[in-house]
Amino acid sequence: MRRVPHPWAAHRRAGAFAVTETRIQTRNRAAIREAALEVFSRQGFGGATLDAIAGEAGLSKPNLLYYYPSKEAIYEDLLTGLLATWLDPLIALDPAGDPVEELLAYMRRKLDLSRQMPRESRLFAGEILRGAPVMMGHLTGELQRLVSEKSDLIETWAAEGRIAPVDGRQTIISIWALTQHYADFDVQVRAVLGDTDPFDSAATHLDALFRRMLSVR
Amino acid sequence: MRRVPHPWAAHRRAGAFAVTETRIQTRNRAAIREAALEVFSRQGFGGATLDAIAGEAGLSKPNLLYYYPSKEAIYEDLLTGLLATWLDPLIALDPAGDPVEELLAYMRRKLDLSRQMPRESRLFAGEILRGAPVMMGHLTGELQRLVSEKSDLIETWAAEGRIAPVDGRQTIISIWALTQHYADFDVQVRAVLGDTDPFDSAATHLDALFRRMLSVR
DNA sequence: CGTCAATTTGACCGGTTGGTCAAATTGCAT
DNA sequence: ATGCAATTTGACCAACCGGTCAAATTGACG
Repeated sequence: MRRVPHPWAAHRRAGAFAVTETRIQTRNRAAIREAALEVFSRQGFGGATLDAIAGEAGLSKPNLLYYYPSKEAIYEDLLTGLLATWLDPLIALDPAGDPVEELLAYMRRKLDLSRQMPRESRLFAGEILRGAPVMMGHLTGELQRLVSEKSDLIETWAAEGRIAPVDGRQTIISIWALTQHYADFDVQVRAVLGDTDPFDSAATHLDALFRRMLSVR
Repeated sequence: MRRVPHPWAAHRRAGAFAVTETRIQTRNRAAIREAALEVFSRQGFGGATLDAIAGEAGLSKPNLLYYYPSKEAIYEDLLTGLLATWLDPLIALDPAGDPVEELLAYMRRKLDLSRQMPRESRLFAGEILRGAPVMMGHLTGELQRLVSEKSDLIETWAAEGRIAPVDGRQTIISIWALTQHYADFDVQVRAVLGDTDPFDSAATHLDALFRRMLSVR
């Protein structure tokens, strides 16, 4: 019998009562997620070590494993916990809004994510690069449905002549590619652009690009 | 004293004579590069193991290390050996050609690379994702110079009114982002697109996108 | 204060990793 | 066929990996 209940086994002792998190648990779990994001996003899953994450979080390795059962569990918790944040901008694409402005706003929201959450972007990128061993289910599930719905909307706009004729799915993919690139390939972009802030000039450039691509003439 | 000269120490015994490669060396080195490409591109540098590469190449691990001094050496040899292939399409951007058609042709060459060499694309992507520990010198050297030259050309075209006014560097970055995405995020693209061949519909879509972006009206 | 649960730690474990080495085997030129 | 260099291998190693465990320490609450 286990005499030391680990926090990650919380559901085991839940019973009829709500499982409340200790202040310490809240603090340390947050520190671990922050540290894991830092390490996983730069080293990839394979290159990351529990020692590195524990060190970054200011904990000992056994202490880390008191809060998460395994390296995989931390990685999965990070990814699934961030998924909603990553999908929100697309969900916000509004059928009632002006088509061109809606798509431009979506692009800007995605570019803001790249600017403000580059590590999260690289974490996702690394996962997809390796063939999405953890996220595959989400890709063929929620993501596929969401993209299907929104690309239908885009193509409706196109059919109504309110934007140029485009492939809805390809349009969404283009927005992903063009915005994520500035986070995922950060060092390359900066090497090529020199001193200028990549995101400022990217915002101007992408604004013009999508306006030209989408506007009816 | 070393009594068994390893092939990778070739320069040590070169002296005044040209160093010729054995048939066996040529075959095994090629097999190792092929295997390493397979493993590194999927597992990343950190996740890859010498055993996995050796197994994929059909060699024993010590035999592998007879041809390369270390894991890092294989990785670096792969990257630097592939760099020229990756830069060639941009080098081929011709000042004498028609501006829009030249840029479209560059985009198509890059998309073809993504289609035909997705593992190489993912290898580069993984390296850049981790902050380019190996390639940083090339990024701030050859790449920066090449991009500088070609973006000047693009902006000359723009100033002459032969294409729409664009930021040369940002235009090149957009071409990279939009084409590499189909190789690097392959599984996501396929999850979203379903059965249709991503590259066929991408070619059509990107052709229209860049035509609209670049053409003067 | 006491006490019990929550938290933290050092010591440890079996497996894997990158890499070495001496010896065995093979290929090749004479 | 023989002799030497090129190639291959099994056995091995120290370091590191993810993870465990019992014991020690700390925090919360009456």
